[in-house]
Amino acid sequence: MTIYSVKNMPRTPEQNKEIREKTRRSIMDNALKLFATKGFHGTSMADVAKEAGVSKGLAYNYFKSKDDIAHSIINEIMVVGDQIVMMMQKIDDPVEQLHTMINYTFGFLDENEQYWRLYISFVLQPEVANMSSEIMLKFAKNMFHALEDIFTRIGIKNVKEEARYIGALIDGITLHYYFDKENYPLKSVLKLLHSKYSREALEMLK
Amino acid sequence: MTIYSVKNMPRTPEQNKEIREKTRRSIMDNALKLFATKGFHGTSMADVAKEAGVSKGLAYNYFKSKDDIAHSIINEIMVVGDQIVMMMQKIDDPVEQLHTMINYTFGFLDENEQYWRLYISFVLQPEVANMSSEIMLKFAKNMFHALEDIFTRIGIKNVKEEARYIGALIDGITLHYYFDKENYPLKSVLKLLHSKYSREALEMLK
Amino acid sequence: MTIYSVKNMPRTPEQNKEIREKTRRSIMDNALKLFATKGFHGTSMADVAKEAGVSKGLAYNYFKSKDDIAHSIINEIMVVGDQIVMMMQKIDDPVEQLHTMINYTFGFLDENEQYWRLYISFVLQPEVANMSSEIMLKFAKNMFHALEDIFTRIGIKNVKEEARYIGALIDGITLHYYFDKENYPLKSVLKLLHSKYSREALEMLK
Amino acid sequence: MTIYSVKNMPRTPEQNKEIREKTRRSIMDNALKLFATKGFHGTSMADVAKEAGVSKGLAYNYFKSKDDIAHSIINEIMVVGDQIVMMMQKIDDPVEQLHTMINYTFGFLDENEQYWRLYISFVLQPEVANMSSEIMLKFAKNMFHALEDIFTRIGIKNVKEEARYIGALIDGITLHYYFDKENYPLKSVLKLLHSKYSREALEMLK
DNA sequence: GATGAATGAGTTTTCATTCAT
DNA sequence: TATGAATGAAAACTCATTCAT
Repeated sequence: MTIYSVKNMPRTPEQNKEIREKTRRSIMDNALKLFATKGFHGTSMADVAKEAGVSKGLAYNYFKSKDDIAHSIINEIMVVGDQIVMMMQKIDDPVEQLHTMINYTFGFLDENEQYWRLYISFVLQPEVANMSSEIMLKFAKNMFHALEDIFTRIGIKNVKEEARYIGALIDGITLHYYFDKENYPLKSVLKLLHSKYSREALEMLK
Repeated sequence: MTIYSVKNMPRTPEQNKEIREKTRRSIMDNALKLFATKGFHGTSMADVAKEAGVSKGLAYNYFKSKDDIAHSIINEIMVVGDQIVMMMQKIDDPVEQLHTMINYTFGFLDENEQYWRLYISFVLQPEVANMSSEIMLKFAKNMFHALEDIFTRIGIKNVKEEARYIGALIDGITLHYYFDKENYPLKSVLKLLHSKYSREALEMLK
Repeated sequence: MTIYSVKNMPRTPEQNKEIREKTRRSIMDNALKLFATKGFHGTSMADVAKEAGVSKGLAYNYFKSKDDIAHSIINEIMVVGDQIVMMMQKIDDPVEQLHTMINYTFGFLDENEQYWRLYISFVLQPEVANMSSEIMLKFAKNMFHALEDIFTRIGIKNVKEEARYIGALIDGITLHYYFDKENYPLKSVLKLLHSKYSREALEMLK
Repeated sequence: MTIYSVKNMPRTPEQNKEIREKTRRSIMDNALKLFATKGFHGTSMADVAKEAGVSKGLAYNYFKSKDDIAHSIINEIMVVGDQIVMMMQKIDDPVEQLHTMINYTFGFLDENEQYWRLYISFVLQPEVANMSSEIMLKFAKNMFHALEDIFTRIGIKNVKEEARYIGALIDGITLHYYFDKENYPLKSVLKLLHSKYSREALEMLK
């Protein structure tokens, strides 16, 4: 009796659930990768299915449309992002919090590349994929609030502007890094960044 | 009264050239607008032609493919961008040069919005429209070199990093502004930006 | 009762293969018919799809372009043609072989009409359908070699020229027959042909 | 006063006629060349106009449609062909006539290539260009009659079949020659052809 | 007589989605 | 749950023909 005779045995509900989650994950991951590099409209469902190693029919079993995949991905980005923000907020010292935020952002640059590319693309071209940017806007606002909160607690002046300022800095560096990863002097730029937000430097902003 | 006022004479080459330039301009402008907001793949040639007020066929009389339109636009952005950089370099005082650059960038934010959106979306998704990012990379490098040159002449430390830093800042602010124009506190952020690069502040970086 | 009689099971690979072969066959057959009579460029994919009873989309599921259909057909003609030549070569007596070849050619004139029309039209207009005539040339060479072999074994003089001569004769008669099938005196012309290559007549060529 | 001031002088009717004939000739010649190699539907009016060095508009000044060009070309082929047949008939000796016909046909193979290719293409695919093959059929019949006449006068048996036979031979050789001009042993094949229709050989057919 | 910009209908090709199995 | 054959609508692109000049 070989392992293949198993396939005629009914699966347990747990097995089914596991399979479903794995497949769904694979579709989303591969769709993300493709959407991020080729664009949403530049990627076909056939591309996604092939990349995920499933049939086109099955992909529609998990998502009711191509839009639905995009929505699910963006949603997930938002949720994960919010979780990270919340996690950060558990740190007491605001300066440490700030640096942790920076470190986290740039420590997972390669892991988050596709998410970020897709997110920014949708931000820049809101008509693509009918993405109501509401949810993305709200997410961005959360980010800025978190930064404002940090700066308030540090006690500097121009809290709102400084929050926008460092936010821009982080996204700008990210953008430039992704544009030319091989040649970007990430390490030394980050060193400069940290030095500009060292405790002493922050004192000057009070 | 010229010879060409005679009935049944073909248009002069000059007349044709004028017509061609006007129509080409219109197609490119409208394509830019659409590509920038709906994305390259999200925009059809029918969309472009309609928006430009010409037939689909005529659009292909001017550009041999949709890709060709995108390439022509990007090319033009690069050329105009290079011209601006060169223009800036005529200013003697490097600090003034730096602030002129900032002012120029943010003074024409609304005029340049579509260009920037398209440029960044191609940067993020180079596979779209077969954009060989070579030319875009070269353009970006020029920008960084111009900034490094300014900082060198000002005489600060960490020239390369500071160039990357302020470059990121400018693009980051631009990105965030376009994301939520109504609510972005552009004026006060720019004030902060200028203050951080005032003559006195720059002294500290030497 | 097999496992696949269970509801909601995907088709077996065998079933799919069978479907694919049938549909592919139908597309090729109908494309051949249309290409042969209306010309390659005179036939649209819509024509082909309609004639084959499938949607345009499906036709592209089977062939990646209109050119691809033409290439596939020509390829098949070459393969079948080569097989026939090989089959002939199993006959021992060269004179019998020669007459079998003639009989075969003219015995299936009506069955092979479309093939021949298409083949010749590609021969005459090699730029159509990007037909690299290489493969067709090779096929023709095979034919001439087979004829030369026959004549060599019969032992006549001017083997090469005689091979070209009878080859031209066969294609010329075919061409004229297809030009005006109703009125062509095929039977009596073939009788003349056979008489000119009878054993006695061949003796004269030694 | 330069030659260019002449262009504002009204042309004489003779000049106009000459220009018209030249231009018309050029359009037809270039259309023939293109139709013959790329096929009628594979050739665009833009191709024709460009090749002939005139504007598209002007081409329509001379021919009312693309079909019209094709018809005009075919017509001309028929007329010229008939003239040649008539010319041949002025030769008294039928055997000499036969060989003159052969020599003429193969003596101008390269000059007549495009005509022949186009003619045969239309014969094989009568639906292309709405070519009613009536006129082409009539032309072919003329040819066969001329041959039959020759053979009758020579006094051989099976006049009709022999006419078809040699007609097929001539077209078959022509076809094979055009297929692979570089490698076709035209000279020795023609030598064989002449020898098979020498006065002595013809005696055997009586 | 001559030009080439412009059109619109048609052609090739793609692709999200459905459906039989 | 899973497949991939099949569809139809839309997209990219072509081209015969017209027309203002």
